[in-house]
Amino acid sequence: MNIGEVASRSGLPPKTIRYYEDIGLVRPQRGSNGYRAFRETDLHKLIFLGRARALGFSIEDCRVLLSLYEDESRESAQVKAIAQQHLSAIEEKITQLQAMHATLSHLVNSCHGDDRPDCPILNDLAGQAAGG
Amino acid sequence: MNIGEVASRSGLPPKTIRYYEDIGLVRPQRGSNGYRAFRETDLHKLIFLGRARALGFSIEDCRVLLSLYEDESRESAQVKAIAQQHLSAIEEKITQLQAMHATLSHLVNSCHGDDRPDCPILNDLAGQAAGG
DNA sequence: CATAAGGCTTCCAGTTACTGGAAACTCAAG
DNA sequence: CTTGAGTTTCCAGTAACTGGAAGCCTTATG
Repeated sequence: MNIGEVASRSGLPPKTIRYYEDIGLVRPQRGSNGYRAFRETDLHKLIFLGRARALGFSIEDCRVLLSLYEDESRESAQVKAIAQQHLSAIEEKITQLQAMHATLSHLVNSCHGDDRPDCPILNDLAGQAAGG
Repeated sequence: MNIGEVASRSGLPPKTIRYYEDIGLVRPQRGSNGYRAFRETDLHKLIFLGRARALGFSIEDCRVLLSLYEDESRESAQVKAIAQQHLSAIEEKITQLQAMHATLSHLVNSCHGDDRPDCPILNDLAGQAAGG
């Protein structure tokens, strides 16, 4: 398979696939013309990577997960530990975003949004915490 | 004020303040020794920036918000529009993260996490969607 | 006055995970 | 043979800093 085909079959852009080769996540062979020659196992890895990335795992997490995926003697506890850590990180981010959302939606609601300069949003950012 | 003082008063690291000067968000004067000389207004701007960044606004948003903050003839509608856009972006991110969380927590719960290689997390990433 | 510690300066590089674009080569179709 | 599409490499840029090095300035101490 050329890169175009693995791209459409994996859903990853060719650029991303080349990048993944650069950083050693996949190692396609090469044809005599210099083109990358992907095998089915390369495609599987790329699909794996696409899914892991879609779940928000970092590239380095993906690297470890991929090595566990290929390691027949892995312990599922290792996989679970990585996933749990990532889950905690997601939870933390959600909490942060919800806090931002709460503050900001409050401010947005308290702003007239008209042609006058008076603005509780700016007041708050300026540190005046215009009580509301 | 030297950079150390504005740093502790604004809560921003000196590195970040220098960076903000680099990209033109603040323009402190200079003393004869070459040190940055911050005025109160510079401090206010930095506090403003710190709060806006804490609410997740991008640097470019901050740049616009800061110019509105300094523009006596602004219309609060402009500020509100930026804030609302950002609020939507936050909501979108939360939704994405919640989707990740749902999928991942399901997978984590279905994984034994013991010394055996069998792992529903890896199965799912590999695209086998081990029904469960 | 010498020195040492700490703060300040600039500049360069690295981070994350790609993405865009240029110049050049290969392949398939007509 | 030409044209267009696909592929190659390489370089640069993105966002928002952060770390570190080399060197100047200031302040405290002996």
